[in-house]
Amino acid sequence: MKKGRQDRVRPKQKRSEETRRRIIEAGIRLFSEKGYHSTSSKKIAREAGTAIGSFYNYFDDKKQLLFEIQRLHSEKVHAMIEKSLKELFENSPDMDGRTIVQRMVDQALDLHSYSPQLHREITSLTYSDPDFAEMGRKEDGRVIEIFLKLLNQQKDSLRTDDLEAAVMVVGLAMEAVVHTIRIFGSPIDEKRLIDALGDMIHRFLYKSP
Amino acid sequence: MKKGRQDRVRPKQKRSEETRRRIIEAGIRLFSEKGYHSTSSKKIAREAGTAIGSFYNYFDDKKQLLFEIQRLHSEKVHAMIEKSLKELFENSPDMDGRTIVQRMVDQALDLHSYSPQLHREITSLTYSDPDFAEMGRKEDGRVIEIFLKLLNQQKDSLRTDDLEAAVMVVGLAMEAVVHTIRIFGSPIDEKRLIDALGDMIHRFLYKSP
Amino acid sequence: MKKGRQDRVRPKQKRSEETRRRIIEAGIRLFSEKGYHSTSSKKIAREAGTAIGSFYNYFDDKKQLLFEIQRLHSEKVHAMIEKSLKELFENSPDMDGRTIVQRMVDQALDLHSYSPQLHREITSLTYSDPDFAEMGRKEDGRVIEIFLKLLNQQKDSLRTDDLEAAVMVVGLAMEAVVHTIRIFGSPIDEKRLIDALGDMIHRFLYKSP
Amino acid sequence: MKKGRQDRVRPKQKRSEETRRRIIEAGIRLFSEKGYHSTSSKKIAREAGTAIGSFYNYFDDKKQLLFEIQRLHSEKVHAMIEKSLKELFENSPDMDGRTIVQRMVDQALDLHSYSPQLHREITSLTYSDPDFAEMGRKEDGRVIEIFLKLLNQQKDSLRTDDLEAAVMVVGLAMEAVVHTIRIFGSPIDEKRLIDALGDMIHRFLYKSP
DNA sequence: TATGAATGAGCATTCATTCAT
DNA sequence: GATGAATGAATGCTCATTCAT
Repeated sequence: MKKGRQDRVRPKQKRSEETRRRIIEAGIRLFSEKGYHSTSSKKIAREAGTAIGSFYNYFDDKKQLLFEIQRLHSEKVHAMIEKSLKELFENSPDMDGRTIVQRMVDQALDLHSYSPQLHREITSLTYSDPDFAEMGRKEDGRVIEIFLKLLNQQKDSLRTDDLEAAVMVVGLAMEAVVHTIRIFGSPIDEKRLIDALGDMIHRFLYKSP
Repeated sequence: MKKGRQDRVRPKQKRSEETRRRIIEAGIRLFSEKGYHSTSSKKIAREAGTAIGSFYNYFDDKKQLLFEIQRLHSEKVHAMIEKSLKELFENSPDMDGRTIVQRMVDQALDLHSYSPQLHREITSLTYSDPDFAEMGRKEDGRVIEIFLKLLNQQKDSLRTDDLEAAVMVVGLAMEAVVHTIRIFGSPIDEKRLIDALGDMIHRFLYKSP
Repeated sequence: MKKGRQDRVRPKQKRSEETRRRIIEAGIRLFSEKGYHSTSSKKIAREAGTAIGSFYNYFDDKKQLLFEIQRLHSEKVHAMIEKSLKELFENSPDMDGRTIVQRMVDQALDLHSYSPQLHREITSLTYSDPDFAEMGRKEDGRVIEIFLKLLNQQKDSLRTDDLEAAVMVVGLAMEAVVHTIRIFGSPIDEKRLIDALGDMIHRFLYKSP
Repeated sequence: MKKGRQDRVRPKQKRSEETRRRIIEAGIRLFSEKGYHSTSSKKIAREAGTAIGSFYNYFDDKKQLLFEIQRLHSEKVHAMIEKSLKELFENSPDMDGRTIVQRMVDQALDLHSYSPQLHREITSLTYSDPDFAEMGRKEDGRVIEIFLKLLNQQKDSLRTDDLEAAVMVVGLAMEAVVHTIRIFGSPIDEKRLIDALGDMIHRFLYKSP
């Protein structure tokens, strides 16, 4: 990815901020609908109602725009996860493990019901572009950290010794199943997949009663 | 995807078969190294040592070539999986569950050590292109069928009621972890991830002793 | 147009003649349906059920094929015109002028009801390709000659002094109206156009009663 | 024909209008000289002194350019016809029919002396391309309308009952003869053809003295 | 004679990016 | 800051034609 160009506009005027925002929104729309590779910067500018020149005033290129979109999106998601999980663990000291796991799975499904198309596109790039791959790994790392911190509060009811590895594996499994449901469509009834996933995670992490 | 074009050459001469093979091999090389979107049909032809016209004698377009590559690859993989799993289950009636699971995980890792770059690229397209998504789902379906058939022979030692859903979830989990290890690189020691994965699957599927 | 290649096959064997015929028929079909420019020699060969190599065994190129098609077609048409007109003039010494003209117009319409699509395509080339233009002029010349010869037998009832020019103008007018009817489709009832054309020609050529 | 693309530039800057004009002029030159099918968009751009990208900034494709050229041309022609015919009919109440007809024929010949090559090319496309055929029919319809309106003013001296059909037939005849003279070259002295055409039309439309 | 694989120039079109206004 | 015309390398693809088998 291009680096080092620092002369992109950091808007300090209202009109400017507005233009930047419109470009980002246009990008989200088009990347979701048409996909990254089928969307040109010109089309984004037109969809945003600006001149193509303005696009390059604010972003180095198409990729950097998607990076920015992903950054914003990921921050939102991150905040949501943190908040939800905190509530989950704090407010429910007496909740049984299976229910906690179910809540987690439900939350993951919720998160992916917001713009699954964009998520799909970014996931694709995660596989094909090293820059996005790196970003994805960082993102995963942050989420795992949250999980770890929270699960540590429940240490007594968990039976895994290598909690870090366990959390990673659980996270990956959840993501894979959620993708199948939200992006590709499950070939069998969703409910069955969700139950199986919940059971698997629960039996793995929690001591049997 | 374009369909129905019947004017592609089905080789009737020796030289022809050779050219087709060379194009496929060039495709594998370039798709792996540079990625699908950065590889043009012209570059493939050059790498194959043929004229661009020859490329279009054999394939409708770039996409169809990757489809063919994936088909060939997937058939090979499929045969390997079937053979390995059969051996695993048949020859080891007294093997304990944890070991069986470990073998399965090892096999999945083995399968992905062959041209992980190509696999990465195809996975990317699975997320961005409906045609590849469909192909991926079919592929998954076939693998799951094999698993199901074999696991059914061990029904007594398994504790899951909805075996189909269980197998799907386990398959997705395995794929996700293997991708992380083989494609993105695990941020922690691979061994730990592999163990955690094995434990999770084992505890999920098998009755506790 | 390429000239001078004399090594094209002049079939002397049955199989050969058959192949040549099949190519010509395939050419007629495709030129009519898809048009000259959208038809490639490869497609013609395939439609004919032969190898592309055979196409070039019999014809220098696509254009020469259409030339041959046009030559055959034009000979057939020519014979038909000659026969019809002869019958018309010989068998009807007492037929009134208006009726004779009407018969001529009807014949012209008849001739164009056979493969108007091919005729359309060739007319197009007559306008865009000098070789076809020349061919068209020669063709016109031959038809006019026939007309002239026959009309000369009726000299007494005609009032035109410059019969040659008159015949040319009448021929062009007929062709133009017939094209409109057969190729483009008349915007008003055909019958009205046909009547007007007949009236015009009759009043022009024949003495008023 | 492709429709609905709205992303072509509608010039808002001076330089833009100039470029568009240069492309149109280059198109006229090349289509006339080399013909539509032998002219590529690249050659047009080069002839216009612009980059190929600019061609596509202003026109969807080659065809749309020729459409635009034809539109401009046809508008000019149309205005000329209307003006000339009006003058002809208004200023000459006492002019005899044969002279009026002669003037009309002369005007038709005049109109075709401007860029007969381009006219030839467009006529060719009228026969091979449905979009151009439609355009041609519309154009013909407009001209016939003018004729009809004006001839109606002379109704008393005309003897045709179905004036609409008569005008169409006359128009087609004129066009055919003019094409022969201007595009293909008359095999006999032009003067003879012109006289014959004039006579034919006159005798058809006007009452005999 | 028949075959059909190979060829590569050429075409239409797109796109990221620049820069003068 | 905003604009949008200009640029031309690059891409996907076609096609007439050749020639070894």
